[in-house]
Amino acid sequence: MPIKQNIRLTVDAVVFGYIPREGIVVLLIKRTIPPFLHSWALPGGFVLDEETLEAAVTRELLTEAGVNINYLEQLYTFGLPGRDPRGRVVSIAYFGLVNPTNFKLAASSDAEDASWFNIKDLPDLAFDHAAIIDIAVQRLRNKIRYEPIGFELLDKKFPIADLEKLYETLLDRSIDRRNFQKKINHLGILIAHNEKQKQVSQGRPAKLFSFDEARYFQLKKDGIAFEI
Amino acid sequence: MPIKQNIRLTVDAVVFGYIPREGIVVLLIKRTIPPFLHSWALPGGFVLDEETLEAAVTRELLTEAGVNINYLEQLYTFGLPGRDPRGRVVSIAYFGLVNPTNFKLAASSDAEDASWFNIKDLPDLAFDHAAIIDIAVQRLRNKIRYEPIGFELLDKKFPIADLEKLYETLLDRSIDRRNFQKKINHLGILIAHNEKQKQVSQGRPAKLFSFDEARYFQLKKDGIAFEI
DNA sequence: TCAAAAGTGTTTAGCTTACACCCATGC
DNA sequence: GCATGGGTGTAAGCTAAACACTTTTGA
Repeated sequence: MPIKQNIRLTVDAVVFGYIPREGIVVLLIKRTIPPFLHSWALPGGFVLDEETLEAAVTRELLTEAGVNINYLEQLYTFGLPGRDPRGRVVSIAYFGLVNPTNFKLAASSDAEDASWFNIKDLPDLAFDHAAIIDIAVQRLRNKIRYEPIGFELLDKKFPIADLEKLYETLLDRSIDRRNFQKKINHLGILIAHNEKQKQVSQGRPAKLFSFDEARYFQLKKDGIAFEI
Repeated sequence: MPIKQNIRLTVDAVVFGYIPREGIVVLLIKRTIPPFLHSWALPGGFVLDEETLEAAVTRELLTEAGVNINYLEQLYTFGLPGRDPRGRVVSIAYFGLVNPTNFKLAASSDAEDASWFNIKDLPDLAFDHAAIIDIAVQRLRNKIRYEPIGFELLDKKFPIADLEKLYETLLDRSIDRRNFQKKINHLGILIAHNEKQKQVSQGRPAKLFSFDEARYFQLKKDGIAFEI
């Protein structure tokens, strides 16, 4: 049997949202307990003895920020000695996607504040959370090369331009509108609706689309080679 | 401060090798301690309080199988309650690649045997190690879609046919020899040598190649869209 | 001289890219 | 009626895929 270990286990969640006019945002909470008291940090905390890792993440997201996530995947485990001043703490980071407009953030007893931050404009962060977000951003940017993306991030019904802007934001370059539409149509994941976007700006109102969920998740599972 | 946790932490290594005439093999050890006494299992063990996760994997690989790995990456963390009969044990699995011909496996005090097994013909395994290997095989098969592969698995100098057979094994289908060579040449990662393969079988002896390491690792870093 | 594997090039099809004009709406 | 963004199609270039014959060696 092993010598007694003195290592503790936490989970952290990097939850991304997309706001068409603003860009990619990440959910942060303000800590109410030391260390890093009053610092911004990723939602997360210690794993309970009998709960699954996913349950721990879900629980922390709910209690610290009032957020319920459908899409969560494991990101990476961070375990360098010294990453936590309290001693050896290994953290399993998760990666989530949500539509920020679906939630009213609710800071609870566990956090004095919860807020979305643009990933281009992050505050100083507790622990190694800046590094964790870096890895998560890489994962997000890579994802679009072999998976359809957008379902979890956009409104149920959206104009194609929003999806295109999401890709442009993640790829950090402009995309030809016409070619983009051809490719997306070719994937067959969009359903057109007989509805037009309510005017928010000038110009012709856009048709609204939604994802064909069956096909979307099939492609997500199979993987695609999607080069825009 | 958190309630006292009763969770322990291990690492496990899924180390793959490639044997051109046999296929993809994985390194397993035979356990000398309960639970699963005398079962085949992945090399691995408890993380020491002050060591990094990578150091723990490297140490276990060396002491249990006498193997030294250059290429190791984190695979996934397995944490379901009940996966270990001794109590709550969370295991961080690593993924490694080696050329099996570089090592003489040495079972040490920690393992009564160490051996390569074809991934198509695995014995019963301890814990959830069969599931861990499944995930690792998926990772390996996915890797070839966006990274060059082969450097860690093949001999320093090799005939192109060996590299092609590696791709055929991983993709589980045949590849057109001529188109494959064109693509590999186009990547510019191979250096031709003025040496021929020593005859092992009938037929014209093949030219030997090696990897241009600088270019290989550059492409590995940048990612490629490599569809064969 | 035959069997086995290696070496090499061309044609075709499909996909990707570049590109421009018309339409619907608000001001 | 003009400014703004939306909707749509075609031609050219490039990459991928299919495909066959010749060369070198061992037996």
